[in-house]
Amino acid sequence: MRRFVHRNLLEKGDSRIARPSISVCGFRCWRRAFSGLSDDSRERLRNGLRDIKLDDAVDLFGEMVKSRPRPSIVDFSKLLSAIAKMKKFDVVISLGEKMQMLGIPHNHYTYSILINCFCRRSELSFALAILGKMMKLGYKPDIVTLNSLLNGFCRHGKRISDAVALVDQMVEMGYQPNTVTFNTLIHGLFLHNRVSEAVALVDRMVLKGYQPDLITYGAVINGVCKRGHTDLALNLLKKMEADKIEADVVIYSTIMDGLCKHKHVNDAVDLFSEMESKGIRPDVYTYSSLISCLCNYGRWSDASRLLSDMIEKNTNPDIVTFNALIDAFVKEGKLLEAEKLYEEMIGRSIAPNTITYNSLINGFCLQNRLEEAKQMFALMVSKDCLPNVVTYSTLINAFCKSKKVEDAVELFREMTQRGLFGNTITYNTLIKGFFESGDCENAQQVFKQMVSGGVTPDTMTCNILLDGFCKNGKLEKALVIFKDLQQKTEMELSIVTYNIMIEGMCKAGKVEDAWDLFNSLRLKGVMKPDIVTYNTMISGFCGKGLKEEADALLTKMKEDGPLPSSGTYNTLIRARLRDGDKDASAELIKEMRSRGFCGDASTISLVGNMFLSLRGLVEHATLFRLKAATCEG
DNA sequence: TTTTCTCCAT
Repeated sequence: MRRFVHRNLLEKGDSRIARPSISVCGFRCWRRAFSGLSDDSRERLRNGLRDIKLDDAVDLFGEMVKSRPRPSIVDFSKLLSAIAKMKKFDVVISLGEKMQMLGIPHNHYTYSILINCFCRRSELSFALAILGKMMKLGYKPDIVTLNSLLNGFCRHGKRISDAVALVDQMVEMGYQPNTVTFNTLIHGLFLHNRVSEAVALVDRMVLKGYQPDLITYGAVINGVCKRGHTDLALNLLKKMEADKIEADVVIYSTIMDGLCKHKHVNDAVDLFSEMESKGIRPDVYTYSSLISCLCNYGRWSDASRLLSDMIEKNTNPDIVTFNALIDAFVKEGKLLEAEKLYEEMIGRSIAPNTITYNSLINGFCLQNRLEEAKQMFALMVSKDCLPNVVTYSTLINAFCKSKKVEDAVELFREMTQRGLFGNTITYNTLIKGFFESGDCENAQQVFKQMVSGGVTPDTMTCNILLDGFCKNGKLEKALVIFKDLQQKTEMELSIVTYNIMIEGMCKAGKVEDAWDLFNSLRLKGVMKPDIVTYNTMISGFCGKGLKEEADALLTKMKEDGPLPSSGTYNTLIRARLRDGDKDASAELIKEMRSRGFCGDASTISLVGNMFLSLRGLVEHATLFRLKAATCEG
């Protein structure tokens, strides 16, 4: 029915299972192998396998399979259930398969557990196969089995509507949905980004007389926080209080994390105090999340205070805490501090992992210290820490940025040899690298490889292709792709894509085409030109000497477009300066200054050049004012 | 004996 999933683990188990039956083990082993279970194992099963480790559970399975008489199927189902609780679904599936092979018949519960495991692994078809099998054997699925199956439909890529339908079918068939049914579906709707339906289902649940529980709230709060609706999450927290459901540390941590990630850092800190005042103890997640957030906002002293607080209160920082700190330091360019933390974590016997090394490698890359980045990579490998696709993508990106595409390609090859597959980000990086080194041929080649390798191009890929062709003087090629994108694909184009094309057209001297595209945006009404669109178009007009059109666009911006930026004014001013139109320049500079912007480097140098070339002539005064005006601030 | 769920890092 199915491949063995966790082969190495199972083989490990197998060798230990096989050991007692080998005759060199002698009588005792033989006796142990074919007599009943050891007292220890009996005791374990009796107390419900509490706190059993995975290895011991697999050992126990081996013992149970060998013992005579065999333990009851109830004992097997307890064991499978215990392993399922560790979320080792693949192990459960392997063991279930093993039972099948050894002729140990499954029952309603073991089938149900297997269905659950397949569903949790999003392998709905296998779950359905088991359901068919169990029904053929006369076992009628109960609400628990159906809830598991519902979860399977929810986790499947495209069967959420079937999940919704399944609940109706369940009712038609006389099953009574329960809170778990609702919770599962609510979570499923969130998984598919159907936020409003998920929230509405909570209300429907209440209407039907079901009380949302901690799990319902957990799912909803997590769902809305991840999407930035933190105000809604805070309301839900109040609602929980009103419903007399006590929020736990996880609920609080979830909301705090959501607040932090969506720029409400102070609210998160407040909630932290509120939680503590309610006697709920923050755990390592709470601290790590908050520390990481504070670091990201540059609030180093707050972060370090929290770290001390954490240690003082005997919550040990774990690898995630350290990784968060290291990454934050790296992004600040504080590599020395990051390395100090690296030493400290080793001192605390926390082994750095791939993420730790990825951050450190990224640190060197950000400073363009590629040799040291590679040394760190070597160190990582020497410590048996496996590089992953992020490690390689980081390095590939760094090499591309310093125009060493060949080295980047070499890294890509090495990655593939390690059995790692490039993802969309890896390919995007490499394609961009080739374009930036002017190699359209290879850029296209890599793109082809990406598609044939089954890696889905995203909006970024398209933008890189269009921009790459435009910037390498191949506007025609870009246009062909652009048309295809609009007509043949369902790729969601953003304003960025249009900006690239407008810029490409302008740079190729086709300002009229660019202007048509600009207008079609508004006519179609689907996309609103942003500040970049306007600035690009204005720059295009200026480049062609179409000053009136450029001015008209500035006026339009002031009427109903995005607010003109420093770039808008600088572009217009430079165009006037190049024409020697000092009065118009002065006028624009005045306006720019009144809006709080000032001249950028290239505008200032233009003014300076004019000043020098006209020295001794009559217009000193105006120019001097210009220079003063652009350079101030 | 079986089911749902939620918190931190590249």
